[in-house]
Amino acid sequence: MDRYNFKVIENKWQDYWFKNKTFKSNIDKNKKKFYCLEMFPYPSGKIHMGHVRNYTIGDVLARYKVMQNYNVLHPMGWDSFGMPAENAAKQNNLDPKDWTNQNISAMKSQLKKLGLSIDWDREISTCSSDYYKHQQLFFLELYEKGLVYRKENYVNWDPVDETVLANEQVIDGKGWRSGATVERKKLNQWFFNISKFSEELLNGLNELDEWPKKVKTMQKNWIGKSFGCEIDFKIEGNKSINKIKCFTTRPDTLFGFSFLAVSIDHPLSKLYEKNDDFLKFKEKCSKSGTTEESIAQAEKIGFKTELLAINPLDKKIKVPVYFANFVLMDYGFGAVFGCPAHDQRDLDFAIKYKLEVNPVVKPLDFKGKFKIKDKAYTDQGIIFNSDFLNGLKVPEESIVKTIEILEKKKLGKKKINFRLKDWGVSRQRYWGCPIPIAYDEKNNIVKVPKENLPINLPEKIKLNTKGNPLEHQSEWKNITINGKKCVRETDTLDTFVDSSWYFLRFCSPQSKNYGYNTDEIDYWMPVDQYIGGVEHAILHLLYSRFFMHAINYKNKNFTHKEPFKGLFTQGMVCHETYKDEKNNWISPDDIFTKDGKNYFKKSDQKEKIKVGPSESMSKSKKNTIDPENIINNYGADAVRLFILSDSPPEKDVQWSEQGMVASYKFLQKFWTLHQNIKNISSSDNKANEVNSIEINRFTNEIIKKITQNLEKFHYNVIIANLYETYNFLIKLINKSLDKDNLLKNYIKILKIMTPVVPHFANECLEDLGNKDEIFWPKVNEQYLVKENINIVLQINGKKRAVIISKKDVNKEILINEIKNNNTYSKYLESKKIKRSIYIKDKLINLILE
RNA sequence: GGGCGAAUGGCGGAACUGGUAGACGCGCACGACUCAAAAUCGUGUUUCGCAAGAAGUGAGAGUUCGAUUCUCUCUUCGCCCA
Repeated sequence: MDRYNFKVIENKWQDYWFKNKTFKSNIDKNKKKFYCLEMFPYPSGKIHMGHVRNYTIGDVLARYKVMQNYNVLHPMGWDSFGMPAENAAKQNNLDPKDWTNQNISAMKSQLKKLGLSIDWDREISTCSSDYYKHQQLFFLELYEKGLVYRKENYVNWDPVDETVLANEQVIDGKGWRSGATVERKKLNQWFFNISKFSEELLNGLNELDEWPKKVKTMQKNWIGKSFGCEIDFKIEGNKSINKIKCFTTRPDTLFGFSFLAVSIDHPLSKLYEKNDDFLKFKEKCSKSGTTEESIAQAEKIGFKTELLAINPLDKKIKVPVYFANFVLMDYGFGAVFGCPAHDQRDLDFAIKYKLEVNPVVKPLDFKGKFKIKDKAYTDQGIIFNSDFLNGLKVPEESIVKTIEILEKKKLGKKKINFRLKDWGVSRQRYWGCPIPIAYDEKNNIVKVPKENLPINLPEKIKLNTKGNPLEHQSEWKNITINGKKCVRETDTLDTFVDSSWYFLRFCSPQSKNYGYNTDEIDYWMPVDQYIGGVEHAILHLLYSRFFMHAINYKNKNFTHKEPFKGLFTQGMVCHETYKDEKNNWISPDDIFTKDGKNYFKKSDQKEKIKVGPSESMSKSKKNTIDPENIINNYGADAVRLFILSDSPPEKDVQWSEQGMVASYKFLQKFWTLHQNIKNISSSDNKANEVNSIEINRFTNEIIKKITQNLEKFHYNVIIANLYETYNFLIKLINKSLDKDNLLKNYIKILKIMTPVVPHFANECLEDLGNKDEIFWPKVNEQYLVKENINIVLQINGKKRAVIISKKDVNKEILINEIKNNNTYSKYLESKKIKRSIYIKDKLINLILE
């Protein structure tokens, strides 16, 4: 008997699908649509196991939906702008475009080898001007709608990569790629007005009931709506300033006010522009990053001014005004009032500068004198030491009541504040989408006329320049618009912009004049199921949601707001880590073991290897496994089977060579089984009725189970179900059988295998003469009925025996049966039955006296 | 510090709305085939116990006839925010 030759068979089916355009999708209004989308990859050159997992999960779903007669859109493309191409090009003296396109074709062939059900006719690449020209048009439209603006702003500056970093690209005060300490720098930047939609983006989350709760919570925190109050503080000490506006979420602690702190970027700082001490202080502050995290971790320092702030509730109280490094200009008004007793940050500051600490909230049941030492009191309690606020309960009434009082006295105003900041999209980089803006000789903003789009990136240019290479492209840079001499904007767009609308482009990738075609997006959008890594839970998903809102804004023809109806976030692929005696990371390919305990280096057999914990695969730790090798050795179906089998898809999975081998063997065994089933000689129906009933029941049970598990994304359980199926069939094969009935069921089983192992199952189906379109089998409930069932016998809640009984048996009859049967009656210990609980066809619990 | 989530054999993990805990896979043990090994096939595998039996889902309590599942407290770990 032939072994299963995956190389030949997988090739055969991949060619077949490709040539026949099996997965090509067109609008068909008679069918229900299903838009299945996985996050598109960055073309780094090779796919990694994370891609394998992501795209296998998506492919199983897409194939399942096709079989359920949905009209499925399952596209793929490339997130192909970004820094790695530029860096690689610099290092190897290549053109980023060539580097990127080579990577794309390499990765595409790898993806094809996985046997994915992708409509390749819809392939897009964000670095192609066919794509980004539409993005430039979107930019201009958003600019016209007032959703894009330019402002001078402090940015995280990476001095090594010479680029601006987003907050999340700053980790522990260092650039995420270069590792250089991040500096603060003031630059003119383009911003998307995402904060305009704060409220809508927050409320929109409530409707996304097919999103993981976790992701919604993360976005909610990121948007960070807070309820509070703005208060004007009168200022003494300098005639040119008479008040400072603060935002606070705790107006109820106003009587504990002992200093006022403003950001170093606050307009007030203009008064100190010539003060050397202040400038030194400012310099010191600029050495830490601008992220909230780095500010929270940095030592709290302040610069004391000669100004005094007056407590609006008690004009006798006058406190010093400080510049402080922990106050951010873009949160609230860049000024806060300090109440050290009830805010740890304020307390740290007060202790350092020996300021007063006046508690105004104490625990409800506290008696005696309430004192604060080195820990601020932030729990609930009751207001005291606060004149007319005394006795208010914190927080349920104190905040609202205080705001009411402040509003009545015209001292403050209720205010909602959001943490979400506008999205800075300018990047000082070559390899990105050019911004369709220029500046005239007076530095006024000039839009590039729409008919002049696209603005193509200049090709084959010198990249090893200081700063942005585009600045050195004078021919490209200097243009004339409406007869006026202008200079192009040389910044390019953040690559998150590219990925904020690609799901629209997939609906109409050929649309020439505009980024999408309304009829087509109206049919396909929203994405029914979006699948990707949880690391994009906040930014990419929030930006995509924003982009939809932004297109929708003042646009009657665009009715969509939320891009992703369903979201699934898969876990990472992990592998053990290895280090040699010198603590260098060692690749799993370079180690071997004889006893499974002691590991040695292959290249130097005496070198002992330390086995470290399993961590997500990364090049830096050298614990990656190359999917291409694995596919070549075991075949795509076996890889798909394994990557789904060991853990639930939302959790991390541990890569295991042994598990991989087991999946491979499973297909080999199943192939043998398939041959055996094919070769069974027909036999008489009647003699095998019992076996037939069993087969019918099992088949329908397993269809039911697998269907349910598919719907719930319990893909690991589906694999277990397939093993169960094999175990069932292999035991059955030696019994006397009705072949026709067996085949009828076996074909259904092969059909439900196709989403997971498409090449294998299609081959087996074809081998049995099944060439028609394959539909998902329906469960025939009548076969699920069992005549004899197991009823658990519990005595006092403890399991004692399993009774085999007829279905639908009556409680009294069952109890009688127990009493009259020695095997069961012994548990009764001739005691009286006080109470009995009967769950029909499942369990009987007898409580004895 | 706050929020969310998790904890089940040697390991990865199953268990529908509370109803036979440990499906399925790995590993391990024994057996068959073999001169032998690999491969393959078969049997077993929560712990203690020869057995009958008992204990058992991070720890402790509670609700219930019955809790891996629900409630409370605690421990540890993970993620996000600070």
